Amino acid sequence: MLRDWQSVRAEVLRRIHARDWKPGEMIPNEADLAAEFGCARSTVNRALRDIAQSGLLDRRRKAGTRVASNPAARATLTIPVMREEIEGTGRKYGYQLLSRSTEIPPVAESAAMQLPPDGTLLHIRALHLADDRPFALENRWIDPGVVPGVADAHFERISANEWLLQNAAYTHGEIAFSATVAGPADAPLLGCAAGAPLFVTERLTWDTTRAVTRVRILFAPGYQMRTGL
Amino acid sequence: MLRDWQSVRAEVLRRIHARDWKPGEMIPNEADLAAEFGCARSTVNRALRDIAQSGLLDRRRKAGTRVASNPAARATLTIPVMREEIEGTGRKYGYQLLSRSTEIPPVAESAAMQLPPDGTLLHIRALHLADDRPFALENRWIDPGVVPGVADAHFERISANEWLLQNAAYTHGEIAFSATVAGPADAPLLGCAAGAPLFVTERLTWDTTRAVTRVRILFAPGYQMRTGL
DNA sequence: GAGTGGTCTAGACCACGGG
DNA sequence: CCGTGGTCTAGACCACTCG
Repeated sequence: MLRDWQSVRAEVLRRIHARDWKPGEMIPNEADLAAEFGCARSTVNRALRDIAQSGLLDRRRKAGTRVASNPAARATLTIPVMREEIEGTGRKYGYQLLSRSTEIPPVAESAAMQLPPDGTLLHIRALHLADDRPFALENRWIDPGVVPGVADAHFERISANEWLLQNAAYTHGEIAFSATVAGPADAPLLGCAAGAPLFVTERLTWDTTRAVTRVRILFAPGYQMRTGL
Repeated sequence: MLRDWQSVRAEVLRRIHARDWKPGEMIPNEADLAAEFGCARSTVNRALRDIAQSGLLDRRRKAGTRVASNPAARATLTIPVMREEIEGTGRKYGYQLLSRSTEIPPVAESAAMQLPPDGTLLHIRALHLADDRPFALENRWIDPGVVPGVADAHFERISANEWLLQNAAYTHGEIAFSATVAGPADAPLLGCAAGAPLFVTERLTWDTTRAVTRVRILFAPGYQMRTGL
């Protein structure tokens, strides 16, 4: 008698794990499982939906539920505000504004943000520090037309990262991770040698149909982004 | 009259977005919202649970539901089998086994896998190709004691990646992303210059309490991992 | 057409944890 | 203590899609 959906999930996972139900194979439908487990169908539904979300099950109306044959691993990355990322590991957070100006961005930026190539954006460069040592170098473009009030924010004490979270809304975004080398301009800021390998994140956030901000962050050497699987 | 949980979710998101409910603020309880929306409480529950999972709401029994003040962005990464990642972008997948042997691993590996430092593991090195060009270099250690049958797998035609998915079970794992530079040994295999920046993933998977495999993958220069936000 | 998952409902009980 | 979210139930209708 399995009483709650987490028990059902555990039992289903056990059967998949034990190869009772093999990859690619169909599993019984919800009604049958509910009867077997002695619970309501909605409880089984909740459990199976949860497993399907993790990628281990493939569910389709009428076609039924089958065990995924090549389950792609799914990992949920939590990307906190940089202050919290640093303080969360017990280190002291520091912040330093490098520059703030209104400029015409490189075409790569305006294109990505779907803006005319001759418009101006707010350009912020800042350094985040952990225990007074360089941690990450932020290079950000903000569309002031989409973020009211940003013209009055000077970003000297509070990072654009946090200010935007409090003051700007966004509906969705994209993020990319890659690797690059420290250039001669960036290396001294990050306290590393030119040519050192750097982990990079690039984010682009949207408010419905308009790009809010685009940011590229270079992390000091040794940075790792980790998560469970 | 909001009839389904997705409409409820949309309306709640709209109110958060419109700052009707500000960051850190409490929102009405489920029963009240259900009454207002003209639907059952469970429908509201489903919607709010979904939003909470994305990090925008913070829910606690008795304390109620409040809008997150510093919502950490959450992104779900889908990490497919390498073959599917390459074929999914319309390129031809290629695979080449570089070496396969039984060795005593470096202590870093045995320690991470929580194994005695004098035990042996199966060591696989392989190259994944996209359109006949180097795509990623895989360096993997497998515990044959945890994966029955792995001693008979030669991995000449099928990658360890795929073989393990079909033949080995795992319950959980960890994954880390970072950056490194191409060493003199790896550079020619990846078709790049020594010193080129490489994106790296390191994965460690477990079957309950025993480490199954540890793999480090170096991606050829230019690789990006992207996802929605 | 018919079987399957997706969802809604109304009511109920319970666990947690703030006050 | 007691309000709030977490969950279960039984039944119902519906949408999708396979055959």
